[in-house]
Amino acid sequence: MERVTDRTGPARIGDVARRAGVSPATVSRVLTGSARVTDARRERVEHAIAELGFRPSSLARGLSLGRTGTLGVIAPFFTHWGTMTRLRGITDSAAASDYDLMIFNVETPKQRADALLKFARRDRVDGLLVLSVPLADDDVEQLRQEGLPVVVVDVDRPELSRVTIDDVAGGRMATEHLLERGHRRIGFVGDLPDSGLGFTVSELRQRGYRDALAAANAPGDPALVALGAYGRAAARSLATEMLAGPGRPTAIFAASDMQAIGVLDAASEAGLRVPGDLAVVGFDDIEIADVLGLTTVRQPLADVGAEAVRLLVAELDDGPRYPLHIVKPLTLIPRRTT
Amino acid sequence: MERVTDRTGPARIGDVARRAGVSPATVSRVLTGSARVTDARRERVEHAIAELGFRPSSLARGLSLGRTGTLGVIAPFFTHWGTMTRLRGITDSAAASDYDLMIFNVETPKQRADALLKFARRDRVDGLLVLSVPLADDDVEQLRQEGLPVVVVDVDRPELSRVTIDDVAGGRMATEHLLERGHRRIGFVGDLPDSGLGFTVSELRQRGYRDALAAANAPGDPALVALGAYGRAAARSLATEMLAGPGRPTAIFAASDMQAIGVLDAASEAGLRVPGDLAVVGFDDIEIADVLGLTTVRQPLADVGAEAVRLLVAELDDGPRYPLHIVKPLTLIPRRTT
DNA sequence: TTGAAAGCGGTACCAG
DNA sequence: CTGGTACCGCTTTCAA
Repeated sequence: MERVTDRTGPARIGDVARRAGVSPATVSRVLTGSARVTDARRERVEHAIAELGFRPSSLARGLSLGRTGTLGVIAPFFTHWGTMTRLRGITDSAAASDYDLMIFNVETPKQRADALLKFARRDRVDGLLVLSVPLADDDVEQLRQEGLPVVVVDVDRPELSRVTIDDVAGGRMATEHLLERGHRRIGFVGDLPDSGLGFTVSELRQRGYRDALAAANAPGDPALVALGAYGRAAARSLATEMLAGPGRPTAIFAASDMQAIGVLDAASEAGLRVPGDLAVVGFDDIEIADVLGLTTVRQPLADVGAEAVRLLVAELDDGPRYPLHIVKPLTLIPRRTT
Repeated sequence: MERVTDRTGPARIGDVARRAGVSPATVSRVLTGSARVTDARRERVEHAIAELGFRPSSLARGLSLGRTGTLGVIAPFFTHWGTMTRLRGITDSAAASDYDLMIFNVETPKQRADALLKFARRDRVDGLLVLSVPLADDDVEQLRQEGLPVVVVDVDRPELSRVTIDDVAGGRMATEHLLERGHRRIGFVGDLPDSGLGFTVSELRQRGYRDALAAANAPGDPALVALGAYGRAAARSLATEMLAGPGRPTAIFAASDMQAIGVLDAASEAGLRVPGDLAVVGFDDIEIADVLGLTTVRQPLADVGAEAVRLLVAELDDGPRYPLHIVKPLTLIPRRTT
């Protein structure tokens, strides 16, 4: 009497329906909870589902529903330490939300173009998270046309929902901390505005630095501002030069912890004691900062990522809303370098 | 005369077909290159595709083809620093291969179960990469039943294709380096074999450590082996204890750089100079290792990730093959801590 | 070589 | 409340 449909492969909705003695439509209703089903039938269906180990094909469901159940993340996640930490917040938050995560690493202009072209599409993802990747007007327009909900992090695009920190305020905090310590000649080491993908946080932090100096009537010597490529090595040589020049600073604020480490390298190389001869403040509070005792401005990276996902999911679930802007707080962490 | 099909949304294959004056089937053939199409028609189709900015829906294509065009990665990417670097190799390699990447972060047993249950399925991904997540017999069996090609990294499963390093040899290298430096009482700080998810590399590295000691007729004092949770803090307290005991070691080999940093913490706390009073060797060569001048065993992390993708894609494209095992070479990087 | 049509595995509308 | 059925968008026989 055993009639087995010995099709290999996973069970489909029809198999469940047959097993439960109902129509596929009813199984679907049980699956989606979209309509009422008598308890008896529902139970039979659930039983059949369990017996068969049935899980609906996300592909088929996606095609039918016109959604993928996937969130896309575009991020330069290896060059910037912080992105990795934000990613933790993102994965945790996404896991709690039933969306899968598709990740696109962007480190070159080509990858960036690729990502926007073939990844930022409605048939691939339901929504997009963009971390630390500058968006041109064209890009934003394309996203709008695609009708793809987007939340950006670390990107200055007021027309999009975003979660940020106040980089200007952070730069101010760092600089004020140094001013309070009695420093007047304070240097800044940061990124060139135009470095390839054109990250902008360094500029904002620099603005905070300038603001704080101006507010304290401290001299804003151009020789004390050095910009170069992102990274430890570049910061090291910039700082070396700055420290060798006449009227060298007694303190340096670096646009990121990695750059602050480069500054520390330079100080150690120049035989300067820290913080005695040179005080140093970084930004981000990466893991190494604690190891090295680096004073820095901590930003809640994981939290920012998690918040971005919540924003995106809310928009996906509840429909579009005005661009929201959430600003997460910063904390100055004083350590041994000041 | 303008007749616009003003459907909103992206163009579908039918739109292209109409525009080019051919059937959808022909467009599909041009798309897939599956069959011959006259040059004239092909050109018209390609033109139409370009004009409409058409890109086939991956969902529909996937459903029809029975494949998703996606590779899944299951990894504990935040607890294990190295995973992040491997991920870079993975994303780069995947980008070159036309597969998308879906990433699942696994840090708790629950996440692990989730990942295997709802992620390791043919209708979600075409192939699976598993990094540093131990697989039980049941898991492997389930994957086999699911017919899902799998490549593992940092996981000891001879029945699956994998890319690894020789952890035992690495442990031996580190220990021999210390022996060559004249050390005899060499401690080991590593992970408990049974720590939740049960990573095993620490055990292997420990085995190399024991082998090297034995080969050199050095004493294998059980008091010099301390196992605990993974991470800096745990390593710190283990090392503190070990250094406080009688007959303390003159050198310690830690199963990972993060743990080595914990050992350095302990040394500094105990007022021991490094390498004078205590030499330290780590494993992995993470970024901080260079900053701190930590001697360590470097493994080609990004390379391992890239290789794993290549293996998986080859299996996907060319059909199943015997479980392949690729071993990547290690290098000892001597720095200031020895 | 080409077009028509039957799936792929679900969902949701329409009758009943 | 339930079943039948027309899609979702693409690929791939099957005939012509």
